[in-house]
Amino acid sequence: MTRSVFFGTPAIAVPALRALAETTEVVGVVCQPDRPAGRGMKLTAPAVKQAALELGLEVHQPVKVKTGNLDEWLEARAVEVAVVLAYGRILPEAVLAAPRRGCINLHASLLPEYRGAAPINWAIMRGETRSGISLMQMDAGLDTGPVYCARELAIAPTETAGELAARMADLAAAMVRDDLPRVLAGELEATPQDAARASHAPPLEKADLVVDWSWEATRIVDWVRGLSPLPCARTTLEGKTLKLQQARVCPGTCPTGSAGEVVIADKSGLVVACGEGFVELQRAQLEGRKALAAVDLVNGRLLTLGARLGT
RNA sequence: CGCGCGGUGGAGCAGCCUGGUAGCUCGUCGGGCUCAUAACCCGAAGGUCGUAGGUUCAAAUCCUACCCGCGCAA
Repeated sequence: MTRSVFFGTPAIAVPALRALAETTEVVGVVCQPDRPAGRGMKLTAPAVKQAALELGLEVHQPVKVKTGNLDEWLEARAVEVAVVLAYGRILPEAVLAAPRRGCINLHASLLPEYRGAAPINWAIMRGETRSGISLMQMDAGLDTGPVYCARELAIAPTETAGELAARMADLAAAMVRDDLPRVLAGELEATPQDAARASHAPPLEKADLVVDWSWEATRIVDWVRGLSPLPCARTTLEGKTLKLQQARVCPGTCPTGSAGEVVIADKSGLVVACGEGFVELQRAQLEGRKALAAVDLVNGRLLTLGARLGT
């Protein structure tokens, strides 16, 4: 069996790890160190670590890839190939070259589009109707290596990033089972990316999460979908953060209002005026409170007619 | 002990600062109006106000401790 190592950190990488463990001999799993997380800052192990331990695999969590002697760690294990999915760090060339077949990456976009850290979120936020997973040979650039193959997924009009990520995770696992062996057997050739068509999906920053009510309604809804359930789109209400968890473009006609103004707040729903069109808020969470459905936000008068969001 | 907010009938909230008859919007149940209704009108049931102490003639309200939930931060 091929001796492999898996690089990955969050939950989306877990099915691929399991698939790799079925089809190759995984001699090590590399993921980010346990990090303080949650209220109380308790040290929490990443999803891949937990899965690896369940599989009885050795886990390695270098604090820094550059100084962690990762290349030596790989060479000591006589690794044939390293499979990388959402590891979270750029690998230096010494590491890329350490496995005999190099490092092969599963990236959650149809390269060369959406290179970078958050391809799933950005694809939905920008209203894409299709995406997929690309299987590629890693090089020193950021998701720039030649692509062996890619598989597409249609993005449903109401699909959230979390839902798409779950499907991506399964698709990545299928590609580890079906496509990776063909790569290792030399049956698939890598095609260089067309750099002219490249686009980027940079890490999400705090400012990226905030919707601008002067946008048109569909864009705001795409933002909410693309950031759901985490890290979640947000706006402000009287200086407090309001997380927007679920929303849709409002069907039917609505009273006019300035961008960000609540124009309907009753049993029929909660509607906010946008630069163009109207967004029906279905679920939101005010700072310090639980996530509430629109009807509860109205009943408790957390959101009232005429309230201004985003100011 | 990272910072902050909150736990009030089935749901979401107000009341707390300035102690003294439990409020609002819904839901539920019964009745009415209507061709009809998720609409409207009338009525009813339902709460040891997170837990345990303390202060007081009197505590949802003030004090102390604890439990649980949430936001920020990572």
